[in-house]
Amino acid sequence: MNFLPALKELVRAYQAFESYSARHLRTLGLTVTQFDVIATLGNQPPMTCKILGEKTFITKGTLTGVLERMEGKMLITRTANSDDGRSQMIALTPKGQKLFEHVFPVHLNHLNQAFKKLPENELLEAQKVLSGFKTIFLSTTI
Amino acid sequence: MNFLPALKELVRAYQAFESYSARHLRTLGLTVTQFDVIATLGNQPPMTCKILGEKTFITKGTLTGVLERMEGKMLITRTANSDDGRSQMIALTPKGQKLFEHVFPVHLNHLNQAFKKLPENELLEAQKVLSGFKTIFLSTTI
DNA sequence: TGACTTTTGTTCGTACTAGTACTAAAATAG
DNA sequence: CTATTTTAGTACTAGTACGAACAAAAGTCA
Repeated sequence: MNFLPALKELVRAYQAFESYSARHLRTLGLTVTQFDVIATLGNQPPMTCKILGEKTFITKGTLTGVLERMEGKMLITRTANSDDGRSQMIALTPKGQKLFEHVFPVHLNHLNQAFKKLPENELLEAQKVLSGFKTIFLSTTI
Repeated sequence: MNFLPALKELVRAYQAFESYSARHLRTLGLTVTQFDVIATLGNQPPMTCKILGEKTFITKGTLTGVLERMEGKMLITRTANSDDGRSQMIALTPKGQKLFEHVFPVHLNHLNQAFKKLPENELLEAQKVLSGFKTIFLSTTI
């Protein structure tokens, strides 16, 4: 069975989403990665880099640089973790929290503009099918 | 209707594919982008950067650097286009062609190892659903 | 306790990515 | 046939992205 057409659609669908989302976030002064971090930290207690990386699927090497730039923009703070000398607790600053409260609903609404065009039953179907895709790649080791 | 779960699955499915594919290509000495270029040029007449970019969905600014590195590896050549002084014709070198002939079937087989686990009817379903996703993002301008 | 292993996060090297500004050539308008 | 506009590709910037090598802290177990 030829899987290439479906695979190409996966890549195109992701690229289309990424582009749509990134274009909007740029007008808000954020990259997609920075938005992911803010959305993950928002309304949550401080967390370590490790947890943040697991939630956002950003690898630790990348995360260091991302957090550095966000610290420079005064959006997050890194404070020593008294429980573990190796790690730090990452948290939103008041400025970061304010940005979260503004940007999160605005961006979700922007995404909803696209999704409201999709028949409702396709959402569940997509979720199922995509979960299947994910699984075959994660479970195939070779 | 809450679209976030489906959206997350799209991102996770793409990331899982990307990681699975990239890991294998790295063992062959290629990045995903370089493989895309080789797969697009293989068994085709030379083409301009513009066409190559359209087929691979790589923007022109990115393509310049990718082709530069591939030229350095002696995988492609860039020759002046006699029909249009602005553009060049990109083609595989014999070394690039040989690499294409080896790598293309090997990598497709690697991908097939994953896809053969997927029920056949899900492939068509996925293609349809993903095409829908792509469309809503491309058609929503705001 | 003290050697060994694992874990957390940083640093570094290479590569990709989009976007903007720029150059030169080509196409088009008047 | 010149003036303007469009197009193809490059230069540059800022920001990912990943893996490997590393240091420091934490955990393990003899």
